[in-house]
Amino acid sequence: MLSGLLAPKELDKLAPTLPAVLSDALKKSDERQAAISGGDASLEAAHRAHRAMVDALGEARKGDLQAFVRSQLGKLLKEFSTHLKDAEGSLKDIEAKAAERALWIPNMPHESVPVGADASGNVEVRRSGEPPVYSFTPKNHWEIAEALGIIDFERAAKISGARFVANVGLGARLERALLNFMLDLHVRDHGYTEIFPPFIVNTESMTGTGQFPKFADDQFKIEGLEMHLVPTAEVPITNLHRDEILPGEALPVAYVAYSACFRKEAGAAGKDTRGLMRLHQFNKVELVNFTAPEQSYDALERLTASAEEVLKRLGLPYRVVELCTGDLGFAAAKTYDIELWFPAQEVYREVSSCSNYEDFQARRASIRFREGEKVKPRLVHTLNGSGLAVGRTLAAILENYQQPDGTVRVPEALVPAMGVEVIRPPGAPA
RNA sequence: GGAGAGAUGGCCGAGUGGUCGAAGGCGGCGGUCUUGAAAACCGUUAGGCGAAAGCCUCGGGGGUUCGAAUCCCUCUCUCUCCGCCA
Repeated sequence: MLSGLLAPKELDKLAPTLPAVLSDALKKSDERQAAISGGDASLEAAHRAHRAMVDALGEARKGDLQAFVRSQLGKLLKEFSTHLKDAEGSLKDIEAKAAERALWIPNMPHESVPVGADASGNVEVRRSGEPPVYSFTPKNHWEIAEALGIIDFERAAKISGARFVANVGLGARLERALLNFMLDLHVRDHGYTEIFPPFIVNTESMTGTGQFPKFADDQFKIEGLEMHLVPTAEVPITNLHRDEILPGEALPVAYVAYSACFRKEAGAAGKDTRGLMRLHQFNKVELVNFTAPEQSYDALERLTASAEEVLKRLGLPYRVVELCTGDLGFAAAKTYDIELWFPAQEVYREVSSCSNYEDFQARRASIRFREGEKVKPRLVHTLNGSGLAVGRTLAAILENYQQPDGTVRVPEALVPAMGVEVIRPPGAPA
């Protein structure tokens, strides 16, 4: 893994966008190449010479040479191979350091991405559904959930801490219904293959998708082990094909996976402290694609549409926003955020982030494909997007489907799984 | 958790210090033969860097040696037996 990070051509391409220190180092890739395989003084030439001598000694080993000659040759070779190993060693060190640094270089935005400094530069692409009009003041989802007794914030804080919740009764059932609804939709109607992944992954996987090393502080690590709770199913699913060469005809590969997601939310102190918007543990259904480079932008549109379809069928108002360069994530080349309408605060909030990573993750995780017999393997493009975050979707349902009497209507698509059409407070007549 | 055995090319499998990037088989691809196919026979069939020559890679890392797939250490993973367990 990671060897591809050093591909000189790619690094040269990146050089102009990098800090001076790095780009200087990269400009020397020609010199580096020359030192390795250039002329008579190169490392390869030394290997060649060494091997020839070793072979010659081996040839002579059984007899004809005088012991004296052999011992002299042996001494010379000893010295030679010591120097050779030193040279190899320093090259390895240098390359390891370069690879280490390369892990901190973000992806480059696609040329279609709007330029902007921060979230204010994002561009709304489309809207679907109308925000409902209320004859009363709509409540926040946590107020509704508490009144209905379907989410227990206090006891969750007791048993785990802040930013944890426990769903109760129809609240638990709604979580499960949503989850199944999303998975079924993507499997049946969108042709995805369902994966149920591990929720704990190793450090290589975290590095492969780009969480490490830069975002290590936001991940839960298992004490004493190089293992981490997944922040999203993207990590185990994308790494499914780490260090693999996929047959060209297998592409595009499309996986959908449920996982619990664990995030420290370090640096989010004070933000979204109430409700379901920002938790240390939440449920999410994730869509992941592996495609040929030529297909990845079409795939991004399809993937985003698949995620949107969930909201359409649930009758929730949303908009799609294209992130500008300043708001784009570390690993993404292009991202569409899908934002749900939350009537109590009268804002759109993110419920899905659909990104094309191009070959950023493929390079880190060494995920390639081969189109024909004699063709060299090429890096795939990877994409993923939430399809969707379950907790936030549940929150949006509570707010958008709330009624004056405090009850919440169940979206039609979920009625079969819920077994009721309306969620009522405990003890209320049906 | 304890005891032991392993990890070799797409797969199976030989190789226990020297010319081995690696026998043989299977599978794949190409060809001969055939009306066509099968069988048989011949050839071919890993990855990285490189324009090429070539160099590197036998799970990962380190060591011994003039020389390591082969010996030593370590890590990871797999299997068998015991223990434990949903």
